[in-house]
Amino acid sequence: MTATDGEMSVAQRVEALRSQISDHNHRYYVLDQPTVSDAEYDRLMVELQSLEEAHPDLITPDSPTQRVGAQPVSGFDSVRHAVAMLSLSNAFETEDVEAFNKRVADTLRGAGLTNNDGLVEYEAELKFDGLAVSLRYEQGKLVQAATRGDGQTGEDITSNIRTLRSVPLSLRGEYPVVLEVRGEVLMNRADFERLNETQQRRGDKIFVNPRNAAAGSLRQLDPRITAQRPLRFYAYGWGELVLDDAPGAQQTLADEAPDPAQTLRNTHSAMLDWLATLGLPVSPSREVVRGVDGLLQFYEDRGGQRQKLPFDIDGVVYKVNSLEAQRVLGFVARAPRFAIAHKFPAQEETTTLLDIEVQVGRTGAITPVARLKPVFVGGVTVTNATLHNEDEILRKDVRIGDTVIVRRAGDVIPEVVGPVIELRPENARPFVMPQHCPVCDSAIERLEDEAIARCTGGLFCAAQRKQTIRHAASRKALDIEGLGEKLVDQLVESDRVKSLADLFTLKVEELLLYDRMGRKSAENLVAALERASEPELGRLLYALGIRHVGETTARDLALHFGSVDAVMAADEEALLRVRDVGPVVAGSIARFFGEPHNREVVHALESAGVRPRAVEVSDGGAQPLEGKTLVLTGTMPNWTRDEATRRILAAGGKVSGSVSKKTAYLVAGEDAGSKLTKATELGVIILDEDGLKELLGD
DNA sequence: TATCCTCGAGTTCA
DNA sequence: CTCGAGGATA
Repeated sequence: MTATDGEMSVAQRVEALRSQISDHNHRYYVLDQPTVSDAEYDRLMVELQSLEEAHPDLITPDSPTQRVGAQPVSGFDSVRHAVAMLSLSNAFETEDVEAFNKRVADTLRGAGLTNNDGLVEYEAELKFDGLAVSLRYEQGKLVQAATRGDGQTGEDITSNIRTLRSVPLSLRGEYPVVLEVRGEVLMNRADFERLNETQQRRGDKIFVNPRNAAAGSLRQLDPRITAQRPLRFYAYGWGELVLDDAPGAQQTLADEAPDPAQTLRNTHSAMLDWLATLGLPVSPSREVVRGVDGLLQFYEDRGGQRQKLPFDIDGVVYKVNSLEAQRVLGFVARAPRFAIAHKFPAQEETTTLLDIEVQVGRTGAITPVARLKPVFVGGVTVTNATLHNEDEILRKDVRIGDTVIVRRAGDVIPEVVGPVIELRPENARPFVMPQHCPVCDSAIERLEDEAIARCTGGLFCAAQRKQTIRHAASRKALDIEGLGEKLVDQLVESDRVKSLADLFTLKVEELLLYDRMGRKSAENLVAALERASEPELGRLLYALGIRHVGETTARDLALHFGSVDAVMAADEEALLRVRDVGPVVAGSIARFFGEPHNREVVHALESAGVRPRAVEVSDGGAQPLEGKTLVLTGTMPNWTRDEATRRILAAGGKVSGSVSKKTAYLVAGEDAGSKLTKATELGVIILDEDGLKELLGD
């Protein structure tokens, strides 16, 4: 074929497109500064594809269109690493790091490699929670990619790795003859969430965490599937490296460019910088630090930012920065002596699911709870975790006997993330929702369209009676100090307390008969009950434990009706006139007071001397927050959350639990979490405690 | 009817 | 804190 003008321009256009696309990938994944929209990027790809279709002879293996070229395979070949992929020793405690630093410092001093100040210089970086891989570039082209495997031999995953847009198919600039890049493949948490949503919609496998999702995606036999997975790659090291005779090196050695042979071989950090110049995405958030204090400072720093990073890390890694020093330090067994991984306390651990028991809540809700083999995760030992409901167990497919992943994420509450299917024993047993209440043996029923199964025993069920009393005594209800869980259990079990009203007839002498009750505690409790006999009306209504009537609705009812009797006398129609009360809530209230024994309890409370305080219908004071909704988050320096809530309500404002565009202000204290992020996104005004005080006219 | 906003309920460990 | 679900609103 002769090279006519037309052919030339097509070839040139194809070349130009490839270089543009590769530039955009580089800007997006390496520089983190995309300059074009996804749509524009797609347009370039489409144009390149159509040109290549029309001119198949112009297709080269490193064309971005060829990222997904390979057919599904039946298995992976093994690959022997030219240079072994090492593992790192681990440090869990500060002492481990100090010992590491001392060993390094002593060895280097012996070799006469000490710095002026005697401190060892380290390159500190993040330890990704992903999968280690090795990429082999020959003459600047990606020729092979392999998993770590046992460190000597891994699996050939070249066609899967080629689909990762963050992995350049050709190196940029002055590339070496041979370069084995070592790094980690991982998935960002947000991408992982999105992937799982898609998987769920399609009825495909749900992944338990980003790491498993990344692993599963890399081990796909069909690269077309891998191509759809949002995987990323970050380089942190290298294996075999042959610099000589690099053809690119002679071409463009610009005057201002540092001599690669110089910078290149001095330090680990310079090596990583150099890898970045070759177009490889290099581990972000690196730092060069000195001495053990520098290491620990880095650890603290990154540990604090852990939640804010887009991906999971399980620690940080320290490497002696000088490559010469690294050579002097050498290796022990399969780990280098010049590097160590400093692990964070695990946020995720695996343990055995010993059993699934059910709990009965105040409303009869049957909640399955996982009994776990105790496991230390996120700084505490976890033995129980809620499984929420039957559907949740099915969705996660956890079975009794499974090895499960347990997480203690941003908040405090442990969560069973999911089972490790590969470790499922033969005799693993699925959870079966019991037909009868374990406490009172009443039937358990689950209404259609509802996620929760409930015990139908009502107050016949001792568990529900206990929970009802506990609820009434809680801080947001009657706030009865000294009436703890154990005592409530005893009072209910002995039948001394059958309803809320019975509490108020308790006497010091009889309380002494219960376990762990001294005279002092008994007197304190009776005094607390005395104080509780003059509750705000809203608190009393809340304490009754009417279904669908929480703190807010109870307060609304109190304001609307002014007395318990008025609420009790109201029919559904009257109840519907209360704000935020619809048919379900109105029906629930009417049904509650329709029950003779509930009316009896109200009367018995009256006889026992419980008199709600008169409701003050707004004190006429300043109402600076009239009609405004505020959200509280984090810990404030002086006020508790309850305190702040009280003052906001007094100023005519409302306090809500979640941020939306209707939120007027977010009051953020120390350690504010996701609400702050959301408020920032929505452009909600953010205040601190002082700002709130100002707003209240304090 | 669909969507957004709130509220209610349940939960763990030290 | 999160989920489910009730209520209001467009």
